[in-house]
Amino acid sequence: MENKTTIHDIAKALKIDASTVSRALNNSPRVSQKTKERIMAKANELGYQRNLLASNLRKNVTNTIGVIVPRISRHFFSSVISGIEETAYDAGYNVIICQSLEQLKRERKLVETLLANRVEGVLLSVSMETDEFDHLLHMKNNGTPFLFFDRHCEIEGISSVLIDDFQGGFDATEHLILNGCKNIGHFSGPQELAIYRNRTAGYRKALEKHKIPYRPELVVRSSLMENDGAEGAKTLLSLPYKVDGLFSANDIAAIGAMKYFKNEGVKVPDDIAIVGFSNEPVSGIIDPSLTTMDQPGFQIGQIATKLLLEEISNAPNANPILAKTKILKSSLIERDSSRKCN
Amino acid sequence: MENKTTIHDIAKALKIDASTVSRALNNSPRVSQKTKERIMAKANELGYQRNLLASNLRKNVTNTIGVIVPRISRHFFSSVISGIEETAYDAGYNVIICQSLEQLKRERKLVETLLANRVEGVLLSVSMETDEFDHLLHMKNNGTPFLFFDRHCEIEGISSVLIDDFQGGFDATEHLILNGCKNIGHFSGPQELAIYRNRTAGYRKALEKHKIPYRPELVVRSSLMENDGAEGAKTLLSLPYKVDGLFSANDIAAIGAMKYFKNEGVKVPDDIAIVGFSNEPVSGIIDPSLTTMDQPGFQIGQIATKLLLEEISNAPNANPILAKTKILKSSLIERDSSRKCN
DNA sequence: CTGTTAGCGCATTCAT
DNA sequence: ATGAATGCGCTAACAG
Repeated sequence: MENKTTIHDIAKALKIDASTVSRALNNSPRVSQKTKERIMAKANELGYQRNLLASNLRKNVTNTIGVIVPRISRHFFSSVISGIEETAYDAGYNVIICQSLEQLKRERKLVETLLANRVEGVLLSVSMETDEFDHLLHMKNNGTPFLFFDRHCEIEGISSVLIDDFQGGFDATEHLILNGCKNIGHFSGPQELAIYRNRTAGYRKALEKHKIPYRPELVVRSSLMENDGAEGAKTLLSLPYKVDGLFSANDIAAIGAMKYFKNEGVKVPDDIAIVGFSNEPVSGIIDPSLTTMDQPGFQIGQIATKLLLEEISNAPNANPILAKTKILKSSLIERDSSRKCN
Repeated sequence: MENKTTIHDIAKALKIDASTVSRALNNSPRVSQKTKERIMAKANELGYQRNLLASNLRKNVTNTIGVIVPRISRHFFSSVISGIEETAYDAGYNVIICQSLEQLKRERKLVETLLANRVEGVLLSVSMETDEFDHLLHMKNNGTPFLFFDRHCEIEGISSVLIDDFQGGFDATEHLILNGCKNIGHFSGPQELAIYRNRTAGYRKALEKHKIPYRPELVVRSSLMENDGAEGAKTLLSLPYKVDGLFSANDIAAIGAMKYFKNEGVKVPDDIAIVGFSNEPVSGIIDPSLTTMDQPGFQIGQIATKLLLEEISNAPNANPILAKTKILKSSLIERDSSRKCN
């Protein structure tokens, strides 16, 4: 807050009025070219820099959107943020990024902070703790456009940008089936999260489509950490019949399982083929025998931002945009085309 | 920008003056408990929310710091950002995060934007393109406190928070030597970047200390992508003598090399032990036979923010803080204590 | 304890 | 084409 030169300073130096300076600086056509140049020159000389706070206060805009994610350092979210940042930047918007650290309390406070900062819209992915929605309803009543990405809540009139977890689960499982797998295990996560329920539903749907009976003992629930994966692999190996495929709801657990299998002399993918949802950039380099479902974070960020900016510019309208849920397809990434079960 | 209720609205509703409302809202002791309560109640009822723009303009503060990183989605940077965010948040500061995408032009514009937004300080890691420093000098002359982290420039009076790459390279190499390695290869990156020069210097220093002659053919320069690692591994295997250790300036190349070795039947770490600098969370789960140098991103963010906030609060002082370069030690992470060369 | 007055820096309306 | 006046929403100095 050192830059002291204001339009008044440069006005005084030029013995003209501040309003003329303001106009010149905004490139108004109602200032002669000559004075414009004098003003610009002086502004440069004095190192003038517009005070956006004052300008925004006056104009009642901020050109800023807020983003709340659970954790910036999770690769999926930082990819989304990249997409948001880029799209917003191109549209002349600033972005304030915050992390809830998966805490409802923090999420609440962040919403307040963003509103107090008069952001023109908010993009958010709710924390795992979020089971009350007062703060979100507040935003809605408040008239601040916002939308969810990845993790959402059912709030009427609020759009979401999501990954099609059901389809992803279906694709992953069908991929295994089409490669000859008969007994396909599945690692799932906390059932409170829709993403895991949906992935599991996709798994079941694919089995159903191909007339493979669903067996509960093939589904292992955990927190999907690496050791959970190893544990799950052990469970699958202990079954009285041979498991030849595995669909893991994330890649970390898949990797844990893969290591366990290899250690036990079970060949991947020849003895057992694995597909995992990709959360980190890990799977891309870890092993060509691991197939992953790519989650297009960057794209989600772009789309979410576009939608939000659209809502922002339409906000004054009497009739709001219909809430739409944009669903993105995750894509299967195979690194080794020779994958084969049996 | 819908929230219309101002302190005047609630003042009018209560038939008192706006200044009293303001005081109450700021919990000033000079307002009776009774009116305070009436005011708070009314504020709640009307859904009042302080307009921080106006407040900040008036108070001439923003409680905001800016951060510029090359890419948010690089894990190292998102870790740093986490550290920054948390520390800033605790101190009541907002953070505006921007990415230069490694472009000088963008970096310049971002600096302008941040200054226009009257951030009280800036943390930045320069882009790979940055070979002119006008925008940084501008900040300095402008009196906006800022400091570098990870990638820095030599600007008088500007502090940096860095990783001790020299020491890291030294530690990594010495680790290999102490485990019995005699012929240690080294993957290095672009020599324009100090981090790689320093890691290489550490490598040479360790050799020197242990009286192992430096052999240029053991040093392979590349962009350190995974296939560069494989290529480098091939080069090392083609040497007329047996290479039994490898220090890679990043982990991706180390992984590429590891895969290549394993494919060729060369055992890691028994035939050849590998240490790599860790950029991504990859190495933690990829293979216990890969030792990595952990780069403490989160910690860097914390420290950099603390320093910056310190400079901000001291800024009005006549005598500025002496620029200090805080250097963090990276730490060697071994996952398999049975590591052994020969 | 509360009201009055003034102004942060800027953009805009209304004059001229 | 330019100047004068007004106020965005808030806080602070100064009364009383």
